[in-house]
Amino acid sequence: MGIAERKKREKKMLAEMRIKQIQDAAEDIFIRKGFYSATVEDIAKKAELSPATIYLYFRNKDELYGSLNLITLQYLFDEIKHVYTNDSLGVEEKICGFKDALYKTYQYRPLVLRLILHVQLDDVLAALNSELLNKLNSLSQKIMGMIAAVYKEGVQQGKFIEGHENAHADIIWAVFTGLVLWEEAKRRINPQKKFLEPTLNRAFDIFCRGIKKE
Amino acid sequence: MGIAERKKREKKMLAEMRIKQIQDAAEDIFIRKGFYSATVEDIAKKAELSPATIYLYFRNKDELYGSLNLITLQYLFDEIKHVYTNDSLGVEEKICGFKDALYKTYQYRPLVLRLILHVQLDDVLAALNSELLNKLNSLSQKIMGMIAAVYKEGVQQGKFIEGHENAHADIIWAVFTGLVLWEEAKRRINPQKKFLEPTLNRAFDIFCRGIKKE
Amino acid sequence: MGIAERKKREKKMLAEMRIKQIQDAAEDIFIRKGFYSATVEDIAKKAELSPATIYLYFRNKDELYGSLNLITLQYLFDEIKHVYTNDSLGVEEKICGFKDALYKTYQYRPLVLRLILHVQLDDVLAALNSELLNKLNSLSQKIMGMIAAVYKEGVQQGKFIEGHENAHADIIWAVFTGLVLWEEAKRRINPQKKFLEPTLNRAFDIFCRGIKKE
Amino acid sequence: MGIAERKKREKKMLAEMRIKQIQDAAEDIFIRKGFYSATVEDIAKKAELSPATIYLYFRNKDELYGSLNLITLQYLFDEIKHVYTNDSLGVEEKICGFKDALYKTYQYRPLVLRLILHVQLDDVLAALNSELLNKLNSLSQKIMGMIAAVYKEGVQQGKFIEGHENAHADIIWAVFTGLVLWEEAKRRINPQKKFLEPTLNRAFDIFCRGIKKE
DNA sequence: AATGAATGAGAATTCATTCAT
DNA sequence: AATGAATGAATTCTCATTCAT
Repeated sequence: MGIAERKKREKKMLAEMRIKQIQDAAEDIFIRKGFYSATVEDIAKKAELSPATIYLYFRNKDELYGSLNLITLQYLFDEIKHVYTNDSLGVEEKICGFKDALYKTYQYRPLVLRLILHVQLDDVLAALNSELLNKLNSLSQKIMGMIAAVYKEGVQQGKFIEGHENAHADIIWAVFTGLVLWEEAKRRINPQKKFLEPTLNRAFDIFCRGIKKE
Repeated sequence: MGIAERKKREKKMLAEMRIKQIQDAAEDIFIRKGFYSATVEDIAKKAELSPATIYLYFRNKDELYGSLNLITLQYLFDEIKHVYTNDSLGVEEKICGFKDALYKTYQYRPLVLRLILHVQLDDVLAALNSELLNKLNSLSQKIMGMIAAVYKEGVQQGKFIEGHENAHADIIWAVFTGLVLWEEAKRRINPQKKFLEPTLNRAFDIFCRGIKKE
Repeated sequence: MGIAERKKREKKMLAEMRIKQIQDAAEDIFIRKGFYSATVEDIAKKAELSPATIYLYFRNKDELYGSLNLITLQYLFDEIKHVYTNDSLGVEEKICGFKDALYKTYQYRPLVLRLILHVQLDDVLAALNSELLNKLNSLSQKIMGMIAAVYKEGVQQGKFIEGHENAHADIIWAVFTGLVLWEEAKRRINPQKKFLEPTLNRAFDIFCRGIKKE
Repeated sequence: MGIAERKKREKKMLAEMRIKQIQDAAEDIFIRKGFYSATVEDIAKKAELSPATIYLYFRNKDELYGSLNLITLQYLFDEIKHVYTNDSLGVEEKICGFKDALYKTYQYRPLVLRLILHVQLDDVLAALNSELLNKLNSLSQKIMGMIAAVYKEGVQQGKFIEGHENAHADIIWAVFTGLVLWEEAKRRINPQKKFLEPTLNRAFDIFCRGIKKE
């Protein structure tokens, strides 16, 4: 409870704020321009800092980019886990809950979710700090694992049609990312329309109907 | 049918060959390296030409990239249309046929289909020659239109559950692209496994079950 | 003797000229500013080219720098060898001839010789293309080997005092480089005076007197 | 002898300690990395201070570098003077003593002696605080002056061969620096071998034989 | 006195694109 | 038609240096 300690805490918070400030700017720029077209200077300008300052907080552009993915994946992980561990939900409700978790994540950081898709497309993160890369992979696997586990449970309860649980986790993930991608692409052409939510609900309705046994 | 005419025809054919030669090289390089990391020199080397030559046939890098998408979309359009106009198929079979058309396109140019996804993600093509852009958009809309039309027909026949036909066309497209994307991403980490086809079939099975009325 | 062949030869010569043009500029700039302070832009400006052009002929700054050393060492090697293989010279005359070879090299590329000293001081070349590095080391060893061989011969003929021949080669090299270094340093302060030649002659006189047996 | 005065004295001592602390760190870093590759942050880290602190004691990086040379030159000056003023030594013994003084300096600050050579090669110190530069030049001249004076004395005593005394001082200096340079360079390639001392002794033996009259 | 944080000023390098031949 | 050569315009990243606290 000393003054020094308080000051130390304040300083730490300040640094965290700066990191967040940079990440927020980066998120915006990366999404609007894509990884390669976004320049560090763009990001710096948006963050109202000098480019050099960014390098105080992130080793390089790749790592800044990677850190954004981590944030979102972590958020998604938390949401998915929240559904997964809720014992009051049946398997069907959990599938539905996963959809909501995905959508909520998308709403919370609508732009960043696309980053994950970017990662899937590009080799951007190949050169990443391996610690960060490991975290990303590990989170990703855990998320898919939870989805798969619920599907398996549904099969065991005789509620879902048989089939390899991992494949179904893949399908859930694919439906979601595919739709986000597609709706965003359409929105770029016709910005007014926002059909993601109803279409997503419809897609999961169909999916749930489709996997129901009998 | 004069000599001049023959020469003209020959010249045209030669030019077309050269264009194809460049596009083939570009396809390979773009896919392996991504749009930004691929250099015109890379492509030229692969095509066994000089970079300058590429500029004789394509206004710039963007346009070369755009032209590749056109090829694939055109191929897909033809395949989809073939299913669409086959009067011997029922609506369910047509949905299934669309899936096959998508998959066939993907197999024919496995790499290039990803380009379409790229287009959805990046603003790369914003600066495109608008004629090309129009063609791309037009093809895309026609493809989606045919898929939607079949869904609508299914609803009218009382076979599919009600709902906006466009949304269902979107879902079909999203399921397909989402899975391709995801399976490719997984393959990059674990190259041996190829789960796309069975997972895709499973996904469309579920989709068909899910949209079936009753 | 075809036209194509002639053109090819001419093209090759042109490229060689360009390389020389860049090296000449680089030599001047590197010497005046040192490796780190010299910028590629400086060199380009001096060569009346754009910086990018330099990278057409040299992989990077290090390699350009390394190539300069190679040139000089090669020149020195040729001169030393010329003396070494001249059977009409006695060992004392050869020692004297080595001095002249060193001095001639210094006069031929007065600036570049200092580069060798630079290499001795800095770790600049650590990252060099290993092929180039090997060539540099190999040449250097051959030069020292010839000097040592002559000393050994002198000892065997009973003309020079006993001692390890390599040490004496080192001393010869050290006297020469030490004096070049020192005289150049003095010249920078007092540009008019050029005492290198007489001082060098005196130093080798003393050296020759000093190693003479009896 | 008031309290204020004592405090002032203490403060001064503290500052001197800090300066030494910085110089020690700088010496190590400069030598290991060279002037340009060494960063102020490197030095600060080694000194367990912040970069900003260094600027409290040294105007800039150049000046810190210059101050290191001054230390060594001063040390060398003292050693040389010690030999020079020792009336019990004959001229030959003094020459030998100079060599020892040089070697001792080199051993005392093995790394720093190379700094002097750096100065000779680079224009680094051109921008130096002229007071510091004057001190460096002045010391350097005094050192050379003492060496030259001994040679002159030897000539007057009929012990050394005739010749301009300054040239001989130059030669002595050159032999020494040349050998240090060369042996260090060799050591970088083959770290085990330490041939400096015997080779240096041999070189001065030869030199002394060579200047002996008759 | 000490420093954490910030930055301006470069530096090397890359690459799409042009153009004379 | 084809290209070798050249370059302008970026872009990432570094680092000496400053300054408020």
